[in-house]
Amino acid sequence: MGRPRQFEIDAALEMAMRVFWSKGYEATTLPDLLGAMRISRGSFYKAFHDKRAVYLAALERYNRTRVLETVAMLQKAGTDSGRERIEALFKALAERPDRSGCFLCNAAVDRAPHDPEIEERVNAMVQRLEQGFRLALEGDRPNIDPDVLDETAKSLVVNYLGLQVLDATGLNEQMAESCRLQVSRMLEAAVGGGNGLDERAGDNR
Amino acid sequence: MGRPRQFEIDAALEMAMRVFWSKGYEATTLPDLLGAMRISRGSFYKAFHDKRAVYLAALERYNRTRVLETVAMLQKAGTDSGRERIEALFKALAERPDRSGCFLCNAAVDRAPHDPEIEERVNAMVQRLEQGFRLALEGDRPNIDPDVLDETAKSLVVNYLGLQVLDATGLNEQMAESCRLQVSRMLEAAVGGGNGLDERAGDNR
DNA sequence: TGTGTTTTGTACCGAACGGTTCCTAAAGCT
DNA sequence: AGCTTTAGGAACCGTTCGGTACAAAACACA
Repeated sequence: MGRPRQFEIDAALEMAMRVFWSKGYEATTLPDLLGAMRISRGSFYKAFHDKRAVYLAALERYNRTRVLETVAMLQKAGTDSGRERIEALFKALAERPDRSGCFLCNAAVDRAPHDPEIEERVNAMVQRLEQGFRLALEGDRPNIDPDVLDETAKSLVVNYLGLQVLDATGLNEQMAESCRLQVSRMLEAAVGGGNGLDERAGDNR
Repeated sequence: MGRPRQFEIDAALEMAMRVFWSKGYEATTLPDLLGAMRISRGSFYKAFHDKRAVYLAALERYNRTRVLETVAMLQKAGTDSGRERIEALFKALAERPDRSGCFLCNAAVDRAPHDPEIEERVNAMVQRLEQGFRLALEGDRPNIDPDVLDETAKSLVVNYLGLQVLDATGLNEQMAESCRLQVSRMLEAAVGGGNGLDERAGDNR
């Protein structure tokens, strides 16, 4: 029925997300979006309602294609331990080639304070990330003290976001290694060695 | 020598800074600034060159009145230890009443990637903060291993910035306490001299 | 082939943008 | 006084903003 859509919503959304990601919400103009999405104004307003709706959809896409992927990576059972997967994540942060930062982090800083709906989704993503850390830690040590588990997972989130900010400033490289070592120490205290063995009695219960 | 200026540059800059702080650079319009600074367009362009120059001046003011104050607080000798001052800083972050976030952090995320001059000043401020942590730690333990000192100071910066991001999302409250405990552990390992704040040392609650 | 439906591209909208230039009144100086 | 500098307001610049209206185009189904 009717003329079929001549572009793919997902592909267009991916491009829109990248523009918002690199320029921020306010600095991104409609022509910026149209150029990146390779559609015209008419198609834009037909497929999405307005600029803000595209931003929300882009945020949702970031959640689906980036955050949930990360969470899945953190909790996927395999030959490696949860601690190793967490350390791998922070290592990847340290060795990132570009300086793209993190769309979630950008949204948190420049949109969340002014848009409750965005704040809500940002919070949900942050908590999903925390849950990823939590599951990875719990996988290594099922009988971990719930308070230690909670603190460690939350602290990992704080470190994760802090590194994302520094990535945007170009200081990531010199900071990430130090942060990585401290994270490693924190993990050692929380779940012990990478093999998951509990070598220190009374340490974590 | 002509008519004297009828407004105070510093006071106007303070107001401008608050507007940029809360709305971001792009979202702040000239009328926004004029209203907050309580000056007219004519005076604006006479005293400052343009919007960007005001932003830079506001950033400089943030450095002078906020960052340097914090650094001075961290390193001021007194009855308390450097560790106590660091913990007090993180405690203050946790108990912040508003959700204003951090202008430095905002600048890092939404301006630094697009303005080399801003990036440079943001980096300088971050490094000044790191230096503040470093001096506080060194004051407590002059013979501290330089590598440990460096790592700890950098990691404190990462935690500091991460908490600022979470403040913008409203998740600060539940995260800050966990982060504070982990920071306390990190400080215990780096300089010792715990004041009993780390209740879990050798005990599990 | 004709009809109905949906998408498409584009011309266009009013409003607001950052920035500039006037100009007059006001306030210091010698 | 007379000179000089600034203040502050208004009008205005060209541009760009997000958003809309509409007719041509492309399909599905009859």
